[in-house]
Amino acid sequence: MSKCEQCIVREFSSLKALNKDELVKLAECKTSRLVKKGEVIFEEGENVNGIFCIKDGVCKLTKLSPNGKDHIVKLVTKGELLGQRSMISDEPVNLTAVALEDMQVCFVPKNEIMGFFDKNNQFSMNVMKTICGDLKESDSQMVNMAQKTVKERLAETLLYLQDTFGKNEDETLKIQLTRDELASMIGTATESCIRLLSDFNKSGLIEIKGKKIILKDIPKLKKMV
Amino acid sequence: MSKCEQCIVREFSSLKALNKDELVKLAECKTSRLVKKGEVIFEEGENVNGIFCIKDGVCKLTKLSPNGKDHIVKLVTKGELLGQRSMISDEPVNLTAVALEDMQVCFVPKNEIMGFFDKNNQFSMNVMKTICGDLKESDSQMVNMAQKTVKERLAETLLYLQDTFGKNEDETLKIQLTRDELASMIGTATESCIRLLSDFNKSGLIEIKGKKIILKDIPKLKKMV
DNA sequence: GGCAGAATATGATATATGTCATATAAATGA
DNA sequence: TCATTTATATGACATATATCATATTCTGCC
Repeated sequence: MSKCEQCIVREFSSLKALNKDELVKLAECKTSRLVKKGEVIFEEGENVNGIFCIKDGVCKLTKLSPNGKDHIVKLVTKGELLGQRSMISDEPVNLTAVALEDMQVCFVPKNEIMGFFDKNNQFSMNVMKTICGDLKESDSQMVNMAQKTVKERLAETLLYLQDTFGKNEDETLKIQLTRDELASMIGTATESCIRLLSDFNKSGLIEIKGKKIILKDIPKLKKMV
Repeated sequence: MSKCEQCIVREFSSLKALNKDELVKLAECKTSRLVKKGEVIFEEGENVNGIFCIKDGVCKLTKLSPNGKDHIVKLVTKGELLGQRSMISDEPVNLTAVALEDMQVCFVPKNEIMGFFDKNNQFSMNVMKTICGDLKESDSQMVNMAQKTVKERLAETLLYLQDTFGKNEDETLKIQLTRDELASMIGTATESCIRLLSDFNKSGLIEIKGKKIILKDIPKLKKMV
């Protein structure tokens, strides 16, 4: 069992507030797990009873809409925690987590984390701030979905993907989403998404290399948003 | 200056976790204020530096979209707190608060509240849970905006308004929103909202009495959502 | 009481987006 | 390697929704 003390990604999450003793305790009770691309980490409605710490990889958090379509609410990556809201609310998770690439995740049971809450003020403040950031972001996304056109949302999402996950040496977006996933992030039909990507390609905003996408004219993309 | 100890609405918010001493301190540093219908309590981008406790009345929290339209993110009523996210994140508020009716609100400066955070675990847990509830709700709304039709959103919103704010003796919705506000809650054009209300009226789902609305067929409205 | 401005209502039309059909390309697995 | 499935692409069309124009009704106010 690897030590949490030496885990670098810990520095990027609320866990950075934990001291040596707490980290030792953490390492003792955590379990590690490899998650294959496409595998489900947890599903909407499930009782998770703890949080996941993402050591490597990216996953999507989706919510099933009554119309039967999944909507991607958020992408979560290395260094971030999963399941905090559910744990604090003491409710089942409201989102499904699915790996977009092979992942390494650690699971820490609820009672351990709740102990830190009581004793380590900085830790609970960090968690709070993270959740507050999520709330702000979610409110903003809600307004985007309600008020922006699909075209605007697509431009915005492409910029977000490059900003957050970067690009490969050949300039293509590092994170690899299917057209279907991209559509379910911006809240539109897959065909509409593909069509708009074609338009963007024709008008020189992006370049499509098979499934890969290169952002060619970032200033124009930004102006669209 | 009225005493917080005797304030009933306190029982409905995170503040219920405060003990007598804390309530006395609270009463000493709070300021009360009457807010007229239509008046702005705070505006997006402002530094509020504290929280508001709503003693009476209802307000809307809106966010300005780049297209120039306001979107109503949430309605907040008697007993609830305003500005918690901003205070914890230590950021300007991301939403604008405007009174929908005459209101009574109390303002408590940030440093006072932050003191309670450190010393009263139950209080900070309450605040956390509230924010977690807001996040869950916001994620759900985001998916609604992205995946549901305007008609479905209208039906859902009407049911929500009756559930949350109740009805008058003549069965009309207690909370009085303009068509414009209703439209900006469901994320559509005012004309579309009015048109759909007319449709709902014609098909017997609701009854329109001037500006007032009566829900006539709740089971059918529920089935639409 | 009557007038100005706002809110509500409705029609005509444009546009964005969804849906269905089908083709092609890519990935997967026996 | 080939066959089968899955992802991407595009056309044709239907539909939801926005926009613009114009009544009509309501409301506050002098």
